[in-house]
Amino acid sequence: MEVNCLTLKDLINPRQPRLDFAIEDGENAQKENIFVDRSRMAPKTPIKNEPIDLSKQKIFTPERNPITPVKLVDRQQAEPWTPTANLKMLISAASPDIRDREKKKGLFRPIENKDDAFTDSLQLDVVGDSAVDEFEKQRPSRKQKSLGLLCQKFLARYPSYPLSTEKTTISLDEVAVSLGVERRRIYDIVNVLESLHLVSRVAKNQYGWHGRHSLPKTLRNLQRLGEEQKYEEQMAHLQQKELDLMDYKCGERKRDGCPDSQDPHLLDFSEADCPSSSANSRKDKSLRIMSQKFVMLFLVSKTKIVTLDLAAKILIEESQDTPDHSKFKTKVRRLYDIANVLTSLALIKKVHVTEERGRKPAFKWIGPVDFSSSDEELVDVSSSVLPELKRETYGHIQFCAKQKLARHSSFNSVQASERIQRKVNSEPNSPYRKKQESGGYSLEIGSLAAVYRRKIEDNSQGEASASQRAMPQSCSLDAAAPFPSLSADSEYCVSPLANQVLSVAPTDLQAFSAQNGLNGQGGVSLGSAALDAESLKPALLAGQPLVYVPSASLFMLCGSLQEGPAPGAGTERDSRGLDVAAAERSSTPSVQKRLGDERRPQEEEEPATKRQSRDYEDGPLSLVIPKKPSDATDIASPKSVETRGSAPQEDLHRNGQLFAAKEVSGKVLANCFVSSRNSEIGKPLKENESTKEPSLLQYLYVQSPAVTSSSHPQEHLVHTAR
DNA sequence: AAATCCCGCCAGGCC
DNA sequence: GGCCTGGCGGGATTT
Repeated sequence: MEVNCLTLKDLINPRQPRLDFAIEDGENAQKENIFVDRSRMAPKTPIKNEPIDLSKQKIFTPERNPITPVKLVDRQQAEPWTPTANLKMLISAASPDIRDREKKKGLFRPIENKDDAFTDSLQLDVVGDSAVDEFEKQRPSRKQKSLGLLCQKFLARYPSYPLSTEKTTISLDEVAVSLGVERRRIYDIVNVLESLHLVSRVAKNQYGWHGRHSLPKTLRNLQRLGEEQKYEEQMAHLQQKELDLMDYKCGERKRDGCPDSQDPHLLDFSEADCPSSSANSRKDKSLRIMSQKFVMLFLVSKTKIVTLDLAAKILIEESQDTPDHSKFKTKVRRLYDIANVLTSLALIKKVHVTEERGRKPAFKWIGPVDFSSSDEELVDVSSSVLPELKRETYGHIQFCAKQKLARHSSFNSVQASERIQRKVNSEPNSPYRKKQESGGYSLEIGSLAAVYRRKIEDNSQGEASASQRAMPQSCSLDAAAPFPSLSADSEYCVSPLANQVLSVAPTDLQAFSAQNGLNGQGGVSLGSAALDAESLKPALLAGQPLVYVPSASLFMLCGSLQEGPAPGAGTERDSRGLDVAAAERSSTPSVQKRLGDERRPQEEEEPATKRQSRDYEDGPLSLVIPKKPSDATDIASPKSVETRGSAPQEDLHRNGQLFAAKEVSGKVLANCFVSSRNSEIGKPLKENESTKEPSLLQYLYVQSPAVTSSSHPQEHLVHTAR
């Protein structure tokens, strides 16, 4: 966590300048070359900072090699060191610790960590002080070299919403050099970005930067594909299996004859079902496709929470890989890579799901949810979105999925969900909060401010058009509005990130809360609200850079409603515990929608890398046991209003919310409606609706009274079955 | 100990 | 044959 703060700062400050350059250049961030040069130079020249790097390089990393993709070179270069460097080397040789420190430092710089205040300070020290100091300070730990952080840095170089006129070309080599990493790492990032169409390959070693303009469309398409492929059902099915396993394990008896391990599940699917899959080539396993599939899982999930193992299982099955454990592990590793990038994009955040079995790592979608409403939707998914995916695997996948499902006719998603009880926790829970509250924030805030500035700038430049769309009133969020604007958004979108932000700046939070409260008051009729929302949505999505709404969970829960204005927002977030009912299908998503997910804000807010740790979002989450299906049924009526159209999730949410309200309190209801509306807004429109959702459970996050009180804000998840 | 995931080997493809 | 890509998984770090 601490680390996070640092990283964020770093990213924000230092970079901006650079970023600007890059952006301006249009073609590339090449301007960075400056940096690049530096890095290159560094080895050669004993620039203050450099010395350290050198030491590092030598020993550890090739990455640094600014020079060219060739790794080896760097090391060799190391030679040009300064006496200090040599000294360090010697020292490091003697002490592993020292060695590590140096390494870290080196890595750091190359990467540009200089951005960070942290880094800067270090550098300064270095310059002025002896090498020794340097060691201590810097420690480029693994985190600092993480893909998430690297991705943030990468993203920081380019405008989220580049002007249509400007075409930015990304040179992999240059980026690698400027960021001080191997090209291989850049591939990891670019592949994921490419899967979302943020970039596209234009030539060898060259990628074109598109930014987030088409993200909503891409997501919409992915969602559609996911629905078509019945990922939701597959997830439910797998969950069911797990539950069965657990039960049986607990009972010590095996009823199905399924093996104990998860693998069995995998086996079931993978093997028989999709024979054709064999054909899948390397591409099927590509990060790009995995990324798209992973995103689809979130988009079709009602709860918007996907556990890594579940995702891995589904992906393995599709690819027909053998279910063996090693495959599973490899898949999970890849998913971590993807998740890191997606986290940097602020599309997902790490959480933990606690089940009976224990805690499982999972990710929660915090990106836009309503993109469905946008106009462009119509674009055909297949073509625009993942042609490859579609062509190569889509048909196959669908087929497989159907078969699988068919086999398990017995499978009842609802049941499964019911059975499953999970808690979603942010890792850092208590500790994390502390941090936030403490001084750490200030920094973050500063970074955020910077980010916003940037955003604003960006927006003004390129995005204006997009932002314009944003709704006037309700949508104040749009790009135009920097921080403050956020509050407006709250209604529509809630993002975990928002929480973070809030935490950072109490004042802002208050504002939010106030607004929220308003919203809650509004409690407007769903219908009207919904309408508005719809209109708004597009705008929001499109433009806004940062609309972080207070944590989704909070709003969703309606906690603010209860007690008053969002007052608690700040506190709530911290304390709030979310409970996620078993099935993933919870409603949360609705709330979460975030207007604009801009990478920038995110970046700063959270260093992609470890936001996970931060929990603000999650905070301590308590698990609420899902209610019985019967309860769920109640919901049905409310739902009728909307009908489940393409966005079953939303419906569910509503339902869930309604339900919760009933159970919990009248107030809650009102709020819930509001939130639900927001989330839903876009969806009804969609064409795609998958009617399938039937199975899904719905969970509502409800703030418990206790929570509101402040101490432990807990949100209870109520789940209902449709 | 489990969760993460960095790092870079090495193979497929293309030029 | 060399370079670009990127799958893959050992093993180091963190949690």
